[in-house]
Amino acid sequence: MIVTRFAPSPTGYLHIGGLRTALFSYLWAKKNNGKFLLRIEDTDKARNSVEAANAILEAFQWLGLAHEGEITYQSQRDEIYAQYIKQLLDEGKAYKCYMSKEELSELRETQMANKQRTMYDGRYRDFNDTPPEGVEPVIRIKAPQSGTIIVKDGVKGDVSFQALDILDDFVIARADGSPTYNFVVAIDDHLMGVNQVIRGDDHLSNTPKQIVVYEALGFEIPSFYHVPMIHNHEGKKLSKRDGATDVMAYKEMGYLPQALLNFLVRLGWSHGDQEIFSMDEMMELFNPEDINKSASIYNTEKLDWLNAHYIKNSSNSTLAELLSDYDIVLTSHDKKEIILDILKDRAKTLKELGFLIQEILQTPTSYDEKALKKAFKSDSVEILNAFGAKISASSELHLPSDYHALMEEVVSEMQISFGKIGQPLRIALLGKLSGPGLDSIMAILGKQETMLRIANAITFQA
RNA sequence: GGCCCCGUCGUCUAGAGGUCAGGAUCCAUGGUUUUCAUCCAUGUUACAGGAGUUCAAUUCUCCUCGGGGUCACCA
Repeated sequence: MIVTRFAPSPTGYLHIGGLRTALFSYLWAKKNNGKFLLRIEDTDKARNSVEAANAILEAFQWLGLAHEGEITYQSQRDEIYAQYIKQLLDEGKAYKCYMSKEELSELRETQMANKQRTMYDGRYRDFNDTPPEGVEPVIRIKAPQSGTIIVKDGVKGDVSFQALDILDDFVIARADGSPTYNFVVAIDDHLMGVNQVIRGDDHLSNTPKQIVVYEALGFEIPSFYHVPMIHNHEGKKLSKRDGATDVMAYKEMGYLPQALLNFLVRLGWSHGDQEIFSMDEMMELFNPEDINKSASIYNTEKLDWLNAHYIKNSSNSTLAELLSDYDIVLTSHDKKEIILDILKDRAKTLKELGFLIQEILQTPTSYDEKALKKAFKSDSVEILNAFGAKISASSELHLPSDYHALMEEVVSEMQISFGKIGQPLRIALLGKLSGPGLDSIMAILGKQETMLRIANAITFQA
């Protein structure tokens, strides 16, 4: 069984990059009838917050990414880690290091001065004497001092590191006894049964250290898939400074979960020429082996297109429900159907859709200057009067076609082109020259409101 | 700086030892539309550079250049 996980550290909201790795992990587990687990990496008490953890959960909920079982909180697992630290100590695979912080930084400075790489020199590796006074020791693991460590990566291929280049006896427990990241990751992944690790490739250089831990503890090493970063416009790692990276901000801006997910799944992954993926298709087709090797640049043009696509293809009832989050409440059933029919292929976001709806429902309080100049001619008042009279006289006005028939009548009786009535009428109804079909608008507004707007325009011009 | 990863249209990407290097988006133009949007059609734009292997390289190898990541008692 395939078990994947998403393991954020709760130092802020869930961002786009994290969401993408979460999505990849989720899809891969689901595709294989496996499990997708969630672990909160909150061992750094100073920087973590409960709010941040909740924000991540909220985002998951909005997107419908459900994790399996209980959430693992690292902060609640101190005894477990302590147990493994003791084990390594007992087995002589780790040791106490009494080097003070001052001594350590002194060592670093000399190394830098000599253009050597900075690393711990192993001075307490085989220490048996009486420890120095007043220093709380850290625990260091005995890492190999030579040889090659190969990370078998499903995305990058085999990546090999020389122990000499990158390893030293790194700290697995701080002076206060708390364990460090590279140590707990290995333990938690093993204990949780995670066997496929999908994460950002900024972790690739950490992986050899984790492999040292896996091997010291005799754990089986999982498969790794290091997915390339998402970069900002400058080509740098995406950070909080790069505008909207908070996933929940996309909800506020009016993006649909499906559009965001579809957008992200195509960032760094593809399946031939296919652009549109339903959740089911993603689950069926996704394979981490197909993830790109190169980083991608974050650019929302395609997200807008996808969002427009999903809005267009959503049912009116779905849209009406979603719009309530944007303070748009559509009451009458008929109106709701017509208004969404004509507007849903004009909006890139739900927020925009809401705006377009308001624009139609509100009686114009002013008229666009250029529109008046261009389309409100000397005979326009006469034409509008004639049309208004027809509306006033008609008792059966419900459908767009009812209004359309009246427009046709005016056109043929007055021997004018359709534009002669359409343009001024559009100004009267909307205050400007662009917008959806007039017959539908009138059907939405109803007889009274339509007559009012026509009368207003005539008064304004007269 | 050491180590590691990466390099196809502006962007997201497909591609394979021989392709007119494909799709999508964006942009532009045309059609549809009384208008705008949608939709449809058309078009501009790419294999970082240099060697090598080969009959043939954008594809394989090496170098250069460029970009990124990582080097903590953070995660």
